Amino acid sequence: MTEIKLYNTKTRKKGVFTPLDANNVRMYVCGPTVYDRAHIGNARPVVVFDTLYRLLRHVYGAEHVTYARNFTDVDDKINTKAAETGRSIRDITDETIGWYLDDMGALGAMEPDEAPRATEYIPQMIAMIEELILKGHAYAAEGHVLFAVDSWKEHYGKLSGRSVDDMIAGARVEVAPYKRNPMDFVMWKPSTDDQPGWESPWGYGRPGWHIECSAMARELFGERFDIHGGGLDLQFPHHENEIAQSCACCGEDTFAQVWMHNEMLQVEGKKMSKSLGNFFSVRDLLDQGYAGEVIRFVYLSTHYSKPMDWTDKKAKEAEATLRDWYRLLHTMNYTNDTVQTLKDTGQWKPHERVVEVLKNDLNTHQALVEVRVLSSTDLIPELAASLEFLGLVNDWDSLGQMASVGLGEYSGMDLSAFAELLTDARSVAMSTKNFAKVDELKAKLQAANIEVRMSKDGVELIPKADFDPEKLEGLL
RNA sequence: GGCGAGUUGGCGGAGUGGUGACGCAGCGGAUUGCAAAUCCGUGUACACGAGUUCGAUUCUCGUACUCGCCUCCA
Repeated sequence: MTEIKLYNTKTRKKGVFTPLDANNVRMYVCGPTVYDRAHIGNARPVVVFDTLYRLLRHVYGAEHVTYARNFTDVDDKINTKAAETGRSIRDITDETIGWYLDDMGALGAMEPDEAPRATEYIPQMIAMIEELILKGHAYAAEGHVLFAVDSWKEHYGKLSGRSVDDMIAGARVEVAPYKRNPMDFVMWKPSTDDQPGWESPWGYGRPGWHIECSAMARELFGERFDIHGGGLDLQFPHHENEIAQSCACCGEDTFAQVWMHNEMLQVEGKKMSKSLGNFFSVRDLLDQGYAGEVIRFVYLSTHYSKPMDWTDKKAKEAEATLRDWYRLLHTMNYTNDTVQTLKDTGQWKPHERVVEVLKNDLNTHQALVEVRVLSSTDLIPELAASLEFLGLVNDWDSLGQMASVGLGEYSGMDLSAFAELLTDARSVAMSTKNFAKVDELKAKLQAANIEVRMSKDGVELIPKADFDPEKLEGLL
């Protein structure tokens, strides 16, 4: 068995992944702050680490892998939204979590084994902060508790390649007067009566952002675990601060052994931002008619360590490729039942090459190439299993519908009457050698964005992505 | 200002110290009543300058440019 190799941000090297305990492989990924729909940038780490999760389950066994992804449900952005809408925080976070799971599910992302909410781990956070104070790594000041980076100076900044002194030199942080060092960060802060808060040894207040991951990972996984993932933007300060808190509390070599960061996503060559107006959610794309599988395919086609550009062109190409594969499998009668039979009889395995290339630091692009190779062989069951493994087919019963991928608009309209009409006109034309009528009919069908295939065997009408049924009116 | 990443053919995008991945588009052909689809064929790509080497797109150093993070947005 080939070993899994992963690039570790901590060591800046790609190395063989050796779990602390192969019977209990643990992966923690930073999840969303739940105040709004997930945008397409949020979805990239979800797909990346979902793919890794699938690979780990494949290699170590599903029951030997635990994946945790948190929900940050205490945050000033949430407070702001609550104040603006007059709704309760819990109402907002519950709704947003529901959206998130739906949208990520549409992308074929499996739900993690653990989905801790920050607000349910406040005691663990307080306990950890107290320990840090006792150990001299934190101090209370004016209702806040801050992490003292000077007490961890020789380690702080290692993950992101910075030093405390350099950072202070170029810092653009607001320096609160109660900070001993400008880089000290908040672990606990006071709340007013109208803000969410909990009683603590430092008064009524709420946690800072970073402490939740430290406390929840410790609670769920213990002091050491295997993989910690997230977007590159979180590397500093979030992950650096998590490390500082956890390692200062529990020991230098504790916490995550391997750190993985996915690069950022852009849209049509530009940074996605609200001000540029190119900011959109996964739900927006789904509503536009892109299947979740198409979105996932686009994500998988760029290696996670490289910036990815979301373009409409790529999505269209992905759609065309998937449609070919779906059609092939549809003609082979793959359904949930037949797939289940294959699984029951042990005939359901992703192709070895697909797994191999994923083991090489998650080379998802190459995995798609391997699938493409399979699609032109007779290894159809392996093609099918590979697609499911990569999260590109999540419901075999919808394969027929997916195969027509007019994605959004196509309603599964029956075109057989039109096919018959064309077939008849064609057989007449064959003998009269007058093809004017056939050509006219064909042109009209094509105008409605239907692919018209005529061969000796007959006529085949396939609606394309932008199929417009209205243009067919009056043809019959 | 600090830190980091990238620069591969028309486009996207892997990969490798030594025979031009792969996809899309294009071009030529087969096929077709014409098309579409399909099949076959087709491309002297690795930012620039030095260095290491028998040999570098691949390693090292430098230069240029692009992008990202450090700031509410992953």
